[in-house]
Amino acid sequence: MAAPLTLAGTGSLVSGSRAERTRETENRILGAALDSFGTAGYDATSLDALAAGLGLSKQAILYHWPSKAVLLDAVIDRACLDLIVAFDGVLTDAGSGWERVEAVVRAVFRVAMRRPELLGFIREVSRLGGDASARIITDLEPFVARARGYLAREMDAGRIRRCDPGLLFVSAYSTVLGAATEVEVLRAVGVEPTLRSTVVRRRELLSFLRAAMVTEPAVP
Amino acid sequence: MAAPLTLAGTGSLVSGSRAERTRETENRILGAALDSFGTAGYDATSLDALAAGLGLSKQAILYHWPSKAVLLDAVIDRACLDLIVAFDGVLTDAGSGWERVEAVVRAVFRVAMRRPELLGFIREVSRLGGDASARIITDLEPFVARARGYLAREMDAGRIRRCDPGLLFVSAYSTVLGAATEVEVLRAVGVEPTLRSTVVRRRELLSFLRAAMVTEPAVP
DNA sequence: CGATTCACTTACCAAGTGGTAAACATTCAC
DNA sequence: GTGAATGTTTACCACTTGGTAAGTGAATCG
Repeated sequence: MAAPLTLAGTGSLVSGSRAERTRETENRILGAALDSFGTAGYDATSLDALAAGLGLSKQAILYHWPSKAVLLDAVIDRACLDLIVAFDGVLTDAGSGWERVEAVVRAVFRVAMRRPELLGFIREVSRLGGDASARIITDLEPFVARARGYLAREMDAGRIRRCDPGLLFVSAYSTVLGAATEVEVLRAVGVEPTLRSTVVRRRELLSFLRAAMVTEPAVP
Repeated sequence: MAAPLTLAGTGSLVSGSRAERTRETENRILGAALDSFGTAGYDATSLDALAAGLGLSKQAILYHWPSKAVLLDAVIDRACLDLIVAFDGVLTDAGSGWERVEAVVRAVFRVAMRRPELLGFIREVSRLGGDASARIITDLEPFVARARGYLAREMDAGRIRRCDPGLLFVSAYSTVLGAATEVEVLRAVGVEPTLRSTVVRRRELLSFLRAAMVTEPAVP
């Protein structure tokens, strides 16, 4: 008689309240969209294909978000949230000085290994430009501000070579993201993107960054 | 009476032999395609729009290349040629050791300033993957081989820190290309991509790379 | 139970896609 | 000059795209 009891054998394959199931469907769509946008690209992803992959019809997607562009916005928000979650621990817990930079790099590589589509999506959005880029920038602003502030503090403390924090951030950003995502370029120079080579690559990158950023050769 | 005299008032606006004019048309198409593929993207570029921008019809393009994919291949070849031309002097002439790396970085920034679509196109193709990526890798193979060989030699000579040349190349590649092209990210960290800031950025990047690559602090 | 809201589907559309077929004008070879 | 090759256009097509309108069956609520 009570509402919760209706979950059994109602024809619906999933349990939970209607609101829960709706949220779950939206999450599934967002996940699939993030995946496809991040790998195939935004233009190359059709709503039909996206829906078919989920066993839905295109209009089910358009029911939750009124247009593809709005869906993109939602995916951006979700991707940024995922990113912030993935890096939150690293940015707060990890020690100071070089350790922290190293922890961040490790986190990026971890994300690159486990969720390559996430980094690919960031690339894709910044490539699309326009409103989408503006949104991702807004979403990640606090994140970036913290990273920049941290770099500035480390410079003040003399643990990192002094330079423009913003530019250093960009250098580090594109270096790390490139080393983590430029699979084709890696192939071009004869580096097959296997698990083992990724570990090597991360080590190389860390020593590269360390040499570039740290003031004194720290004790290993 | 002789053939060359027919160039006046024949309805054609350009002079030269038919073969020359044909080649010129093809070059115009390749240039416009490179531009649009490199900025808007391959998927986002329609043959109709491309042709309209040139005052042609789509079928004029499809006459010279039987399909959009084949056109892409042709644009790839041309872009790689442009790149090799832009870097040829730098890779052969410039001195040894750090000077040469610096010369290359300056060349990349020069290209990024004058022909941003060219670097954007490389990014786009490597994003597309598949045959296109394979082709660009093939085209640039000798180029990459020289860069890698150079790095290896400099390491042997002790002028550059020893590490995997391929990985160092990728690190340097993504760092330089990122600093030169990641305009959106630059905006995110509060760096407006003006001419002046680009100069600053290049200087920062050079000191970044130098610290990362050079073994001893050279005399300025 | 009955009415309503909700999540979703089927049916449809106008616009745009890459690509084909054929007609047409110009230029070249003879 | 004549005929063939060449470069280009107009007309057309099958297909896909994002998006609208209307309908449907189940969950929810009174």
